[in-house]
Amino acid sequence: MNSTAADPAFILVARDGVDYSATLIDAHGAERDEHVDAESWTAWVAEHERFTPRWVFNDVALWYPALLAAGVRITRAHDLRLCHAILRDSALVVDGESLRRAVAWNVAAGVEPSQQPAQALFELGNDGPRQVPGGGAEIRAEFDRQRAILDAADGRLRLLTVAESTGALIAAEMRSAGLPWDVASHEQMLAETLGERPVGGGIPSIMLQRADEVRALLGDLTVSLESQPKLLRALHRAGVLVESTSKWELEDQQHPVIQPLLEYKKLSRLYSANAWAWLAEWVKDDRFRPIYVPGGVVTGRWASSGGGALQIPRALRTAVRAAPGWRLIVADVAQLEPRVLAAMSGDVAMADAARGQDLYSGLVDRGIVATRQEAKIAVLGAMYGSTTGEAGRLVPRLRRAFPLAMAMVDQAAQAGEDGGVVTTLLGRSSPSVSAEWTTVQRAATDADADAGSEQRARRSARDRGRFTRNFIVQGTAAEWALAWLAGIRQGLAELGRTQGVAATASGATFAEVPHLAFFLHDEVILHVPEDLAEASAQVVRDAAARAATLLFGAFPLDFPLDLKIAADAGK
DNA sequence: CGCTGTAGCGCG
DNA sequence: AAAGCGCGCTACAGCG
Repeated sequence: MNSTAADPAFILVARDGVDYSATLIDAHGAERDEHVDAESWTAWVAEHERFTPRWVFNDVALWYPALLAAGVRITRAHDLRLCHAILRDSALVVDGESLRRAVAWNVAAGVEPSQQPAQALFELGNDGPRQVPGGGAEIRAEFDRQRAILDAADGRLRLLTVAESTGALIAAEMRSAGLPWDVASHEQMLAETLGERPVGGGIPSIMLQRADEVRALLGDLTVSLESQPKLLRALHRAGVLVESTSKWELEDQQHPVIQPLLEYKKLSRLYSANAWAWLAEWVKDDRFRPIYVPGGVVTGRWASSGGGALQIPRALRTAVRAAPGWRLIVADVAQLEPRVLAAMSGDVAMADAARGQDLYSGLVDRGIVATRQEAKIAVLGAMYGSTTGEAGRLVPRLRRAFPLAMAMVDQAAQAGEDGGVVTTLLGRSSPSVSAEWTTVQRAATDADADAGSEQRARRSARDRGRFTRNFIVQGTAAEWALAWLAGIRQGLAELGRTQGVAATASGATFAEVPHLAFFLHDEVILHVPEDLAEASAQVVRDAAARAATLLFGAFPLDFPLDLKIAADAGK
């Protein structure tokens, strides 16, 4: 213990050849540098984690997996790459010029070095480097730029940068722990649905039979069902006059081939997306480990890269199964986005309709629409900018019932159509217009503009309006979800501590303690020891309440959860 | 042969 | 119902 310097509040880390360097900064700004040998690195981090500093990484995704693999968990971080992207564009930043000049930080998501193809470093497109700066001086300079901006900025941005960085930690932790997956049950379902898989691979039996049946009904025993042009021609020859092979068009047709064909398409999809090949690649040691990409969507939502974490068919959720003696907590927020819209716009009427119940039923109860289905169409239409069909007919009723909420999304749409930028509650701003977009708009205002260019301009303006309309809602919902996630993480850590099973620097790995195992926009799955299940469920509920308070203060609206404690994640 | 673009469908 | 937001993945087509 160093008795002359205060505990470090920030620790900036960088590679120094094969070794590491660290700058420790205390709360008064006093600082010192340390050199750390490669072999003592993880122990050094573990030793310094007891101060719970905010670890400053150029990119959490590049640093944290190796620490987790060594059993080292950290509590707080600042991800320079992710925060750069937010602060550079945020309308809440008074002067972001210093960040915009630091173009080297304008990079896409990092990839674990172990996963990175060797050439990736050299495949530099025109849009800049693919690798975030890693030198100590560069990291220090970027940290100083960001800290200066955050010190001068609205507190909401500090909240957002902390939430975003915590999300980066959670993404790595979830990949490290994995989602418990019952391979036997998955394979049994595949065998029942697709048929037995031929030894050595190949198309399974039921799928083959169904394909033969379809080809017979089409009167073409050799046509490839996987090729859209060939299938379309075969359908035409059989008298099914569709314009595409999509299921929503086929569903309308009356022909004996339709039912088997739709069934075949379903099987084919399951086979290629989530069958044996997927299992072999993504499920190891009974854990599904997708790659999450925090901040991967412009709105701030997470994306994924590999594993298709965001597209696991609901039918497959039964294969998510707790380990013996463990339970899953499966929770999702009911109608997160409309609730977020009600709260961020301060629309008390909309909050009244939603509070304590199903929001859609609340609309029916108030006579705004006739059925729950209509309510859903109207609300989604309002947030997505629908203008035609049933949604177009229903949205005006919402405009009368909830003028504040509708004014907020309508103004966001208008700003987008005008080429402006919109901003979420915590300060994530939409991208500014592209050069092409501006060119299209300019072309329409030329004196000699033809009808075609005016139409193109109007359409691209409306497209952008729908994007910015949705951006503020989807983006603020993503912020709520980050706050929820971070609250769950913190609650679980406290729970672990009081139960004496904390994953600390002592080396317990993540999967040995109650942990977050899955996250998808508005739902989470936790994997917890059975005796902590009830307490963990309460952590999830409490975190939802705290997220609401953190973002919306005392605004009178709750975010009810559908939550179950179960052995599997199926319905 | 590898690359890019698109259709289609899975998720919220 | 495929019009109205945001994604990723697979397979095929079409290109050089």
